[in-house]
Amino acid sequence: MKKVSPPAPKLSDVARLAGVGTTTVSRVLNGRMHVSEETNRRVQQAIRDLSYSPNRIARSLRGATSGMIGMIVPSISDMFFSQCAEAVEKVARENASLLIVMASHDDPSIEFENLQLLLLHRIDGLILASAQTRNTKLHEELSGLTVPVVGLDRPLREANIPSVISENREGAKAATEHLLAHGYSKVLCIHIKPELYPVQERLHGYIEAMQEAGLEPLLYKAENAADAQACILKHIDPAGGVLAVFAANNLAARFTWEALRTLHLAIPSRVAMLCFDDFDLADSLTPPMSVVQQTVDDLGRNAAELLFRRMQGQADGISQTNADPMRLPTRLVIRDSCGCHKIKT
Amino acid sequence: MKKVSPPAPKLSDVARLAGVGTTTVSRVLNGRMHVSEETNRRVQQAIRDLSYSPNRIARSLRGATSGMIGMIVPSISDMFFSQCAEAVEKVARENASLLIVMASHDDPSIEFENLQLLLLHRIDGLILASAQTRNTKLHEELSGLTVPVVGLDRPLREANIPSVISENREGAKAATEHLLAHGYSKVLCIHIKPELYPVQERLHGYIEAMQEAGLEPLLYKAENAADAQACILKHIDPAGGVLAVFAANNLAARFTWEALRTLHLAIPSRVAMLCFDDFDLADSLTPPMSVVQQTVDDLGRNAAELLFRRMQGQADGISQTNADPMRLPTRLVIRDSCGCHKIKT
DNA sequence: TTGAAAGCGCTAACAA
DNA sequence: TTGTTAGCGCTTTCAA
Repeated sequence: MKKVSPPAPKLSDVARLAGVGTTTVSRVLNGRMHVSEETNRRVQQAIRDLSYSPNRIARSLRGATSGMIGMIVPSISDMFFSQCAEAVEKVARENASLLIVMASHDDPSIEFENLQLLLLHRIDGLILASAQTRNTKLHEELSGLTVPVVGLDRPLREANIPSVISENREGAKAATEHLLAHGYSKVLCIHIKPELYPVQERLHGYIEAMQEAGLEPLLYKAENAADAQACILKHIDPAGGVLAVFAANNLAARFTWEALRTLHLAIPSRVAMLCFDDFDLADSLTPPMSVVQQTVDDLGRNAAELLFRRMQGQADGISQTNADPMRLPTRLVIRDSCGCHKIKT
Repeated sequence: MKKVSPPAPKLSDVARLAGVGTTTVSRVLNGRMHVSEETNRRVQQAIRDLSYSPNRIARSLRGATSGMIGMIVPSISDMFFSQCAEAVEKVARENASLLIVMASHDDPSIEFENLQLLLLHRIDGLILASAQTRNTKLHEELSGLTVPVVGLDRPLREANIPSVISENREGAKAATEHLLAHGYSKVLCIHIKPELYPVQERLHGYIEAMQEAGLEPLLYKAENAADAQACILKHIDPAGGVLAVFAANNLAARFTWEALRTLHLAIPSRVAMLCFDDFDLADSLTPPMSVVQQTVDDLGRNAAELLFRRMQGQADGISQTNADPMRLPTRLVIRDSCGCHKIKT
């Protein structure tokens, strides 16, 4: 049997074939320094002849960079984060980097382990959607780090780390105001996981809008459809007036939706609904769901671009420590569930 | 300003502190060979004192393994693949490996580049959901590879590579038979991307069931909701009989759903529906959608476990080249859209 | 403009 | 049982 894979050609093989020193080959590869036209051509040719490509591992060891960035997210299969990851991977590719994704499952200790693992593998940068906004141990570790880190979806202020987030508060406020503008006097906010920073912000936005309208905020945490049902039943107007619900996240929206189906309450004639975060079938439901959209791709892309800029900057000695998060606007997408377009229905 | 990060301790630092040679430390780290109890303790202590952790890059360069596996999928943000990726990452973690995910966007040339990139980074193994079942260039490359590869969702027979796939054909056949058992005489199969292996298999399953029932298969490719509408209109029974639709993939299901909404055709009283692939709100629709479920997590987990087994096996010289794909059964989840539970509605 | 040579941090012969 | 030493493939002083 033939040996299936003859050992890959190494830089020194190229050098020998081209009749030059290894240094010269290295220079050609890294495209800098003064290399004579003639030498350059000979080396290029040798590279082609051997179909040589440099060993990233060896290059990494010598110092410089590893050509890999890390990304830690609560869940890989969560649509929001997988969409972010796709955008990040795209930017990484454009910058000749690979992306290593790890899931923390919202567990600070797993998150910490993941960080250590990524560090051992010498990642050049990290994008972090942190499990907890306040994870002291993690933040200490982060602030003493040489590799650039960028926060995603959740700020990392304490560690003085820049981040890219959505305007959760403003988006929620606008959504609530839209509901209020319909004239609904009772607007519930049904939510889940209020411990997460983005959700907190949305609740704040909702509360602000309510208070500015002189109304009492009505916050309900729903762990399941039954919870949602309970608070809807508590507030539904027996006289037939419209109850409005602002669902602060996807899952809460789902529970609310299920509750309304179970209770046979028509949307939007009995209950008007507006949700934070778009979802796949939102516009194929009956009625189509009005939502606050996040520009998910942009979040990922901007975080990645910021990261690579910082990786570059650091090499240049430009160490800008601007920890103010970059805030991306959300978009209010009006479909039918909030009570607009009633005529069409 | 203090230097933020004192250079990380290296193996030789540990050796010096423990008063032993580097080999000994290496042995302790790799937990083999005969190391005296006493020496072992001293080294462990030194490791702890310096909070030393070995540099993976250096270790990789020296030979052995890189502690990274790669995964190439058509799309990272596609629910199916992101769920697979999550399962794979879990298994990778359990095997002290990192996962590098790359998207091919169903482009054979990107896929090929991705493979090269991963190889340069010395991945220990690869999970591949190939863009094309027949990608000769890729298959040639794959067959001459030393790193183990496992196919996912799509077989890689030509390259003699094992894979883990769903029983697409059987699932589709069972779904069609279920529709047929309802007594529907006309069952359409609406699909998209018939060039993909899994879809092909589903179409075959549908055709088999139809032929065994002595019925003519009615295949329609729908690129959008309008296409779906057209073929439904063509086959809907003006007399009020029920038309059945088997949607062979998620997107086709969506188009069908939209078409039926637009045409105001009631489900399942006018059109009965059954879809391949479960989706998020399938059971919250009106009516809840009957589907063929794939065990997505299992696909990812089994592929990863098979990969690590092969990585192990290869080290042991056990080179089993069993290219028969591992086939995971699907599950028919009956909800209401197929016409079951009509009484409830 | 070019090359020789010294490592990056680790592992594995080979000695002791 | 332990230590010495020679690389893994590359980049990078330093000298020519």
